[in-house]
Amino acid sequence: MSEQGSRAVGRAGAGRPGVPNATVARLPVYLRALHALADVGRTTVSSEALAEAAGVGSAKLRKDLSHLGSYGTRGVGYDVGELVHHISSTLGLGQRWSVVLVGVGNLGQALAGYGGFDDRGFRVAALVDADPARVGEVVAGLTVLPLQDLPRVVREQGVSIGVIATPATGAQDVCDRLVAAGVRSILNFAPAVLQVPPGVDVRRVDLSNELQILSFHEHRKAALADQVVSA
Amino acid sequence: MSEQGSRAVGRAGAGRPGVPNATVARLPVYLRALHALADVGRTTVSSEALAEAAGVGSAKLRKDLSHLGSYGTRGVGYDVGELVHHISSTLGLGQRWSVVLVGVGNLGQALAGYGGFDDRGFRVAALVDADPARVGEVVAGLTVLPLQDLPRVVREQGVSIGVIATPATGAQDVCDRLVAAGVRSILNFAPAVLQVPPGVDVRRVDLSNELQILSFHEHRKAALADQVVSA
DNA sequence: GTTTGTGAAAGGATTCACAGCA
DNA sequence: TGCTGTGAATCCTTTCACAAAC
Repeated sequence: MSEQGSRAVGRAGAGRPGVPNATVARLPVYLRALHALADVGRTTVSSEALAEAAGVGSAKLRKDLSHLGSYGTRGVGYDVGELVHHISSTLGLGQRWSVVLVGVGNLGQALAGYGGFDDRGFRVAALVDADPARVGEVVAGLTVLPLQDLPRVVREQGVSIGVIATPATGAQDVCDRLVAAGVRSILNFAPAVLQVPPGVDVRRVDLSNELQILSFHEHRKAALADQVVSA
Repeated sequence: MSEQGSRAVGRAGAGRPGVPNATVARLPVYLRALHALADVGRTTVSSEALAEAAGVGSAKLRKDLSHLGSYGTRGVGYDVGELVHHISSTLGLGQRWSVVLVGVGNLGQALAGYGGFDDRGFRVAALVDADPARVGEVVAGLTVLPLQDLPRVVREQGVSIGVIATPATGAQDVCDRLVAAGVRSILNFAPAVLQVPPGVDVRRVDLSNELQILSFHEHRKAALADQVVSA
């Protein structure tokens, strides 16, 4: 999410009226479900069926899609191919974005080798690491570059997204360098809160956070079960 | 988030009045910031300073903490140690939870080797993989077990959280087996939507989703920049 | 008959702004 | 004076329920 909670307005000119953040966060899920349907040969789908596949309610799905425009047919459903196209274009997946991955430790290597990037429109343009000992190593077909090369790499490769997979120490430094090099979208796997200037988006993925949230719910379920027993 | 959007009520008996989901999701962030402060020797902190470190507004932080009770001192701030204790106990981190990790591919191995588990109260009790060729391998000090051993492992080790790091294909099968074995909290790294019975919590972490959300914002920023240029 | 698209209602979350306490 | 805790206001999201369209 952006720093401002406002909806993504994009007004004026020939702009879309603006898609709520909560909706944007679900569009990738719909997109994946649609691709799965297309692979199986389905050409149309109802809001009910698509919602089921995406794990949401059908009313929510329809409201979400209504923000992109009116692309369904009453009494029939949505055309799978058409929806894929409209969601992709809303998400800006018409172009291939270049990504630079910083940190080639355990996690960084796993990410570099993961299919998730090429999946849809993302290209790992370069690997970077602060550790001189790692520079020159070849990981997933790319030679690891030193941190100093960031500005050049970003410029020459047209990088617009930075992925941070370093330890918490040093994540802020890496972030500052990315921002200085002109990157305005950052995906942070390091367990640290990054401070960034306005206009830069950061999304954080944190294993430990997720586990702790599950812990809360598990804890609560255990407490409820105890109540039942003692009742 | 749970399947129902309601707040985590936990009423009756000696229960906390209930902490909103949005708050629960931020508590781990506060906790980390507090640990960092403690490591540096700070013993008290104001809502302003803690909020800054956690990357949120101070009013939001205070409202969040107010749901756990009244543990601050007006004119002074919060006692770091006391807050750590109360947040930890709210999150159910008083006990060590046992985790089973399914899938020891690229990502699974990175997760197994990651410090994020031992970090605070989590223990990887076992590694499991569906591929017979991997069974017996030793990863991060643990021998990889076959999928069939899940029920036994869950029972004997008291596992309450399952982490799925398999490819999308097979994720649902693994999920079903985890649920059948009695696991009610699942962290899913596979790019798939899991269907689970009520009472089971699933949290999903998806690289590709996150990138697509960033893509949306980047796309929007580019469109805005174009407008400025043509104005 | 079926299914979308959407106003209106309900429910959460965030922000404001200030009373109350140290 | 400084800072927390919290009602009230605002904003965002979800859900409901049904008219319109096929």
